[in-house]
Amino acid sequence: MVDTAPSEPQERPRRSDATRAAILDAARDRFAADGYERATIRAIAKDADIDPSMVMRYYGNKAGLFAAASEIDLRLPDLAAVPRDRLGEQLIRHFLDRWEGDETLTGMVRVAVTNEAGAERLRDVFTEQIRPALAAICPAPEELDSRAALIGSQLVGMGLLRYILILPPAAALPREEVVAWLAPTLQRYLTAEHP
Amino acid sequence: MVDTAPSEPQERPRRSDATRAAILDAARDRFAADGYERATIRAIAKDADIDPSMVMRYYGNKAGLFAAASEIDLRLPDLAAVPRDRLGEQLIRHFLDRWEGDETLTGMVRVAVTNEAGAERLRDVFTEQIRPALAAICPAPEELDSRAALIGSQLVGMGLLRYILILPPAAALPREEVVAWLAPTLQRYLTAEHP
DNA sequence: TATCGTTGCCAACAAGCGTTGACCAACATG
DNA sequence: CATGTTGGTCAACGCTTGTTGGCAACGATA
Repeated sequence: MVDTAPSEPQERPRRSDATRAAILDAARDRFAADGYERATIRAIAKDADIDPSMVMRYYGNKAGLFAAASEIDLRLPDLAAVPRDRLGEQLIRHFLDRWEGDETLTGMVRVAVTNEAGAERLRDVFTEQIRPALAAICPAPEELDSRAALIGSQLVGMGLLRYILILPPAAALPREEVVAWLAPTLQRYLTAEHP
Repeated sequence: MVDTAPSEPQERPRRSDATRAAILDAARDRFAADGYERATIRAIAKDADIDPSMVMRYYGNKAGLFAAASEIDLRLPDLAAVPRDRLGEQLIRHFLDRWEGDETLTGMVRVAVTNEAGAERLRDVFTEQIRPALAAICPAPEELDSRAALIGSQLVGMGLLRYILILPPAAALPREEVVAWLAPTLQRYLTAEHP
């Protein structure tokens, strides 16, 4: 126990914060690069330049470490502020940035595919971030789930082929070409009438 | 060595063919369900009701077993025989059948995401099956790769969300709704002019 | 019947895994 | 200064992994 007040979890800076952060950083990298099984605690500890037992002390076990390391923020913009006819374009541009910016997204998918906790986390991201963001502009509320799923399918599909499987024809596609092709698709999934 | 003629690899039926097949069946199931790492040779051998050492004898090592167990046939129809304005619909229907029919596709993706040999195999499937099938009907040959990648991205994206991650809004989408939404997308990727 | 490749099981190996507990140094508090 | 808490290292545990080699039973051939 560290808390001084029981009701307020007042977090005072600990001397070990740097170590904790180093572990978390290394864990994120390893999980993203190798997936859950092959990202071993020993490898993570080595990257962080500490002893494997520290990982256990601070995060309990491997599952706890993953839970702590897999907090994701898609940083979705406020779509209500985007011109209605450019929503698709904005969406695909934002996600290309997120896929390419760091290994957060690739890592999340890599883990989610073979690990139930990872899949759960990805489902959380959907309901807590994607759904609300789209709710602001979705025409009919009862269609929100369907439309969000459709949009997600196209976005994650291109990400998978381009950045994880690195399928040459997908990876070689120029960014602007991806935007030109996918933007109308997303725009339709988001704003078109139910077919 | 089993071959009798050096030039012709004349395969005579072996007494162990049943065992070999049982191993391969079990391996396919395990790889599909658990991914490469968690599909252990011991578990596969137990499913096949034989000793783990038999797997090694007949397939060399785990990588060899995977190579033998991961031969995939998408059974793509002859698209040239399909009415041009129904290509998208036919495509999505065929792939929904393949995703749902057995665990071949889900397994392939599950392994490919965290295993390089699996990714390689999936890339092979693309160049050897998807590309040629689309070549028969693609308007401009120089655009074949791009269009095939786009189609692949939408198909694999929906499959991932619906059958692997089992994201509720995607999994709950009625089949005909998926067809109605995705068919126009695929039709456009396949036949529309370059945007 | 004697021979020899094939088929299968068994026990074991070395390596790697997640995890634990003992132990020491540094620090903050009385 | 004495004391308890925290940060960190080390060695080891029990277990699972892929993989290996020995050995017994079978089946075809001679």
